[in-house]
Amino acid sequence: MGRGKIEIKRIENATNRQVTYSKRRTGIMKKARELTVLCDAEVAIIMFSSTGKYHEFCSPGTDIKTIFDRYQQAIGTSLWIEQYENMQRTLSHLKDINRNLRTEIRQRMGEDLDSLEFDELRGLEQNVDTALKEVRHRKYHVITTQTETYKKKVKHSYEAYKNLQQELGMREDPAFGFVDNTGAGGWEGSSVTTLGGGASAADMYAFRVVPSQPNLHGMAYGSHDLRLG
Amino acid sequence: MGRGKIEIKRIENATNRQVTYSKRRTGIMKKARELTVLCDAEVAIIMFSSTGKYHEFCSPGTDIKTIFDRYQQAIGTSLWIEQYENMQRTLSHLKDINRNLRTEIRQRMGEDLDSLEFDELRGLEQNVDTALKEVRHRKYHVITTQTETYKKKVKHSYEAYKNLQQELGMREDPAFGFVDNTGAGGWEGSSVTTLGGGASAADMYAFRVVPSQPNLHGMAYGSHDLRLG
DNA sequence: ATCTATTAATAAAG
DNA sequence: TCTTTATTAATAGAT
Repeated sequence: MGRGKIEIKRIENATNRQVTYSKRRTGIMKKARELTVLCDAEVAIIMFSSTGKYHEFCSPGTDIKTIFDRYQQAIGTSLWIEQYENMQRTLSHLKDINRNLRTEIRQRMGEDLDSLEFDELRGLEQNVDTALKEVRHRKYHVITTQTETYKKKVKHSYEAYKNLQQELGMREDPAFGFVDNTGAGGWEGSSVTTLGGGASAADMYAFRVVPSQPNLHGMAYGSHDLRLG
Repeated sequence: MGRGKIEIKRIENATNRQVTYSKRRTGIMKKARELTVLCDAEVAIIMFSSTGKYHEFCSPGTDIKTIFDRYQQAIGTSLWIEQYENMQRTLSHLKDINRNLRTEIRQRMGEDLDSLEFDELRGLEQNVDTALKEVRHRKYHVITTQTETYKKKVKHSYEAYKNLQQELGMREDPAFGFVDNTGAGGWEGSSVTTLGGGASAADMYAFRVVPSQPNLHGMAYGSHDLRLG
């Protein structure tokens, strides 16, 4: 229906393609409008040109979303609604789980114990007791390791100092040398190894205070805000 | 384009309307297919006839849901996509929180302590220590209360027995009466009040073993399976 | 955009 | 529903 027959295949010339798209799009929209009027039908059309522009048609008296909902009901496989409801379920399930996890944490903190029966309390007590031993053991391990490391550093530092001093002594007149602390052993046997107090020894080091993992639920040992994020 | 020009208005004759719908629908689909090929466009069409039957067209290489998603993104007011993505975000956030809660619980159980710095360990230790005291205190309170209740029940039971016995004695010949244990006080002073052992006293009662709240994350004090539900 | 020769769609009938 | 065919509608290519 033009000055010549055309083959139905992709129009290579971009301008021609664009022009044809425009003309034929108008044609289809007109046909769709006529169909809705003549035959009392509902029609929804969505089109994207190769350049990404979008055009739509929809029968008057309704909208695309409505037609799509109807379409999904008709086709049965309401992928969307199903997916949506699935997510809703998962979400509410996760919230329940979270609430229970928070409850467990509070109970492990010695709060909200009223709802527990005696047997549960006994189990919790044993559990927390065991945990406390574990934590203490780990704390001891950490402080020991760190103390060892510190002692080594001190020793190396001292040896480095001695070496430098000796080197200096060989180059300068001994009469103007530094005072030599060697032999007193004052550093190596210092009180760094004292462990009983824990805290007092720890304060000697510069420990990190921020948790090593992102604290997404706004909770750290010591301050406990248990609201949902 | 027929044996005569027609007015674009609803076709009243139902048969004619149906025939026209069928013909024109085919026409539009053909046009859509041609447009797709000629102009490298994406087209989605959904139609409902007045009788409720549905027909669809979709460019090859894609599907209606995809085109619709794209349409919603293009139109901006993608109520659905937005809602969907919101849910997705909430879901992933909840999962993160969940993971952290589980980590905290494990650490409160004395596991997974490797990632904690000394200061964190110290805080955790103090926290768990305090919690342990709270739990013990509560446990003591519960066992005491329950023991009191039990003692009262026993006492009431005994008094009821005595009353019945007295009534019986007034009605029958004393010579055929029951043996009277009154005065021995054997019940009231029994070992029920023994509390030191805890467990041994508790075993006398029928405690509930199931938690009072639904345990959605499959976890109870004593057995700890931390997989995601 | 507009024009128009030409093809395509289709209304009515069979 | 399918075909036919007279007639109108759509549109390719040019301007």
